Amino acid sequence: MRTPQADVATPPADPEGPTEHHPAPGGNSARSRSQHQRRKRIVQAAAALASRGGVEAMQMRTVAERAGVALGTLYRYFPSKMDLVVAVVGEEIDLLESSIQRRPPSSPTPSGRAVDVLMRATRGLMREPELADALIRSLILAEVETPFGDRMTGLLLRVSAGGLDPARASEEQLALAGSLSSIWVQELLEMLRGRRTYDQIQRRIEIASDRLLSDL
Amino acid sequence: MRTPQADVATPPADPEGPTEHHPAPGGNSARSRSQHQRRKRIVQAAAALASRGGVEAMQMRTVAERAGVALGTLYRYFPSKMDLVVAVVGEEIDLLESSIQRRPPSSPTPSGRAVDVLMRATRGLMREPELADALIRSLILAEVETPFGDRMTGLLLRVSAGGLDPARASEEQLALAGSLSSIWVQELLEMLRGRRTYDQIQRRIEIASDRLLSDL
DNA sequence: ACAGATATTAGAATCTGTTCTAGTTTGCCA
DNA sequence: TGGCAAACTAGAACAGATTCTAATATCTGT
Repeated sequence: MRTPQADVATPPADPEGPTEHHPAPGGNSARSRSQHQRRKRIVQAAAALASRGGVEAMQMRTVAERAGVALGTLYRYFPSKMDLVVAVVGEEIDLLESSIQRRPPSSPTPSGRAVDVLMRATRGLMREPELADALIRSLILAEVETPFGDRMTGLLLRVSAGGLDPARASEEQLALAGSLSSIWVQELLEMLRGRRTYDQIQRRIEIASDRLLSDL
Repeated sequence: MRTPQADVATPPADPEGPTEHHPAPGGNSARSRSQHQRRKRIVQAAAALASRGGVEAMQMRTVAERAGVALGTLYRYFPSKMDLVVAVVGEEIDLLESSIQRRPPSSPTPSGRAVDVLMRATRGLMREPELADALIRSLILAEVETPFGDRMTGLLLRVSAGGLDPARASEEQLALAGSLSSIWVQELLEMLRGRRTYDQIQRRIEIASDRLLSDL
């Protein structure tokens, strides 16, 4: 069985680094431009379907149809459904990051700023519960690394420790921010299962953040 | 599509509470006894298959065959593959709990005892990596509540806060033990992805446990 | 021991992710 | 411009989970 790889959504012969999520967005040849368009249409179609009926509604045949490509082409861009899901999530995280940039968390404490970020992300996901459900679950399931956890951990480090570059953080700092991110993901899952309200999540995240990040 | 429900593995007309995992193990009628046997055989067959090739190898047809029941019967006992996985996990947690009872963690600090428990569980899971992978992922994926998180949280509370009954714990205590459990699950996932060694997990769990449980 | 209810069975059928095939189109370039 | 390589397409084929069916087998109560 095919499992998600680092070459996600990288059409063959695309000279792209492993940390780049989109296939050469600033590509210059006609081919790479049209490829980028096609990829975008696919992801949009997938997101639109998922935001309705969740992963179930996001069927590969349907996505291909909506995006106006053949099934085989869809599979060329995204070797598995999971790869497609990962791409959709990537877009969501982009949104969160730019939102943070536009309006940085204002709390005076590190742990408060982390809570700000996580609850803002929570609200964002709550707006599209079906999508959120599909995405969170799929990501956790993913066989291999997804940029997800690390990106969130980095975001938390930056907002809570005064712009600290994750690459420069101590092992302990990474562990603490990563832990908070883990807790948030699990709380989100509980919410999707109907076992947490927004307020409960906030309370629990605050409790954990206080202990984990207060002296970051 | 059928999703896991509270009636998991409860053959019709079985007067069983929602917190009970096995169908009336001490049942008295010939029927409930034979049902129990059948269920047991199914779970054993499933576990055996999963401990080899993971979820992939645990195909419903194969499980049915090994357990000597028809596919339809398997589906009567476990309405979905996930339900079957949940049952297998239940057995694993039983093992952990009895192991804790036999040899309680001896560390002098609450956080140390919690680490003991989690690392013991980690070692147990590492012995059957394929099985562990299947189980952890599937549990996280489960649509609805599984006893998993709560059982682990309860276990942590009991060992770290001097036998504290989870039903009597404060909201904060529950949040803290639950958070540690969440972190552990995510670390386990990272290990399954090959991104953590046992030692790294131990270190990170210690760091988190210190902050979260030191004054439980 | 009989009747109705429930459980079981073998196997076909359905659904969706994934792979494969054969033929067509497109971009590049000598 | 001719032609190769890569991308694309329609659609068939395959795999494994889940559902459905019709026929039996097993219980249970009386």
